[in-house]
Amino acid sequence: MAMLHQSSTTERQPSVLIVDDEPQIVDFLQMGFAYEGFSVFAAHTGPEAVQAAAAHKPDIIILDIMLPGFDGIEVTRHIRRVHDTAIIMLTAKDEIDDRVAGLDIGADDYVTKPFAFKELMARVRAVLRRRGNNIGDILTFGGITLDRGTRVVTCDGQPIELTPREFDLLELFLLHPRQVLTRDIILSRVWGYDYFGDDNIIEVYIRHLREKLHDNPPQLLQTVRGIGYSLRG
Amino acid sequence: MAMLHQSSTTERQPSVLIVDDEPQIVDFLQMGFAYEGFSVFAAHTGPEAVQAAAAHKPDIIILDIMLPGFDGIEVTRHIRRVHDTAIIMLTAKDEIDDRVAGLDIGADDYVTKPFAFKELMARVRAVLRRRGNNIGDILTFGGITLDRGTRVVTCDGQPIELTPREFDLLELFLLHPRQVLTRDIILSRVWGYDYFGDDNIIEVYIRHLREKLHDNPPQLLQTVRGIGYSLRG
DNA sequence: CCCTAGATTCAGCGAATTTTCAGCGAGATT
DNA sequence: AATCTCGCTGAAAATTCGCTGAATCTAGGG
Repeated sequence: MAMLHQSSTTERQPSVLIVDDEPQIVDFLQMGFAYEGFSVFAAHTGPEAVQAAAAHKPDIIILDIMLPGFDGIEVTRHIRRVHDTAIIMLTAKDEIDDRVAGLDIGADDYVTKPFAFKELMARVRAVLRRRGNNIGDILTFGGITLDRGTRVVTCDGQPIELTPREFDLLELFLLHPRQVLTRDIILSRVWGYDYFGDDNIIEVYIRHLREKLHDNPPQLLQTVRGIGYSLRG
Repeated sequence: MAMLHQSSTTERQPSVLIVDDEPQIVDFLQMGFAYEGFSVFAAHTGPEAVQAAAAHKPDIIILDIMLPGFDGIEVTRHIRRVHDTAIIMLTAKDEIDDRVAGLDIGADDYVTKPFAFKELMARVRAVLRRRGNNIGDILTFGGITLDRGTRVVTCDGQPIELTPREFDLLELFLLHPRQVLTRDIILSRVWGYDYFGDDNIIEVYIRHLREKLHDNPPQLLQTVRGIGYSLRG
């Protein structure tokens, strides 16, 4: 396996440093970012975070504002002294205080817990984009182009109108070109891990995509009988 | 298809040089200016400041009047000998003396510590405007013009009256033309991250903007169903 | 205290989108 | 060839979502 990645998708792998003292949160984020194609580093304490930031110079840092001993705001100051990394703070609703409110804590953005991973990801992209670093923002494969910022999709240069679900599904395939995505994976990534409806829904949406991408007979979106689907050139 | 960025928004990135011997202050300002789209340079001593000013020719300098050894007033004289950069002085309340009050020290304006970043930013814009350098102050996109200094908005040359909320919302879109802004992002940027009201408020304000911009049927402010809104040409 | 501009909430409507479902047909297995 | 599984299809049903037109609430000024 490990065939070379054609002219596909992301130019360079973006990196993220996750800092939180709750292992559950770290795991959760780690999986999400890994899935989005980021290389992931993690730290559990303030000092660890500062060290990891210096060592890896990640593109962005996700930082819990409440860390034991050496809190997120301190960490931000230390890190910023060395390197101007993008930082997104995680705050619980009831931890809100004036420092956070003023945005003068030095973060680029903040997200309040609890949050949906999608929302965090949207903010990550927004921040990276604002800093002129729109890594992973545009996905390409075959004649397809998908811009995650403007949500514009084109097929052979022609713009295509997609509904939200269709967009999410196509995005998933573009994130993993040539991979065979099982029905389970597709369901859990696009419809959510708690979806318990009919899995025929996948076939319906695959059809929609094939129609809109003029993929008839199926060539781009190939069905892998018994397993799932795969985006091929 | 990576169409070229129309006549959108900011022409050129404004730059600022921050001079203060307290790292905390420097960090704080650095964040704030970066957030406002400035490219930021920093210096901690008088000589460093003079050198940095010559090297980078920033649009404006934020200068602490109290620097060890070689104070802000000296720095101003040196810099002004070479280049007529805009300068805003930072002074502690109790450092105010007649020279400062009279502004015969060569600065364009001064701000007393402690200060709110917003206030400083307002003065920065005012100074740059007064000098005919309203960089980053005027946002433009497809017929719309928004002046952050005077808060005047025009549409196809006609002035438009906007309420504060409407202004903030339109400003957000002009800062991110063509990007799809999610409801979450809009809410947190315009209404604050701790807003927990009905998100139908967005629709209401979008309607107001569309009415005032004569955007009917919606063309400028396009709704992206299931996600949010986007300012397009 | 009243008045007004602005901010926010709310419920109903219509349209877009999502989901379901039943029948059909292509592949695989024997 | 018979059978069985699984994916495909068309369309109907269900649901969500944004738009609208007020009504309500709030703060500031007279």
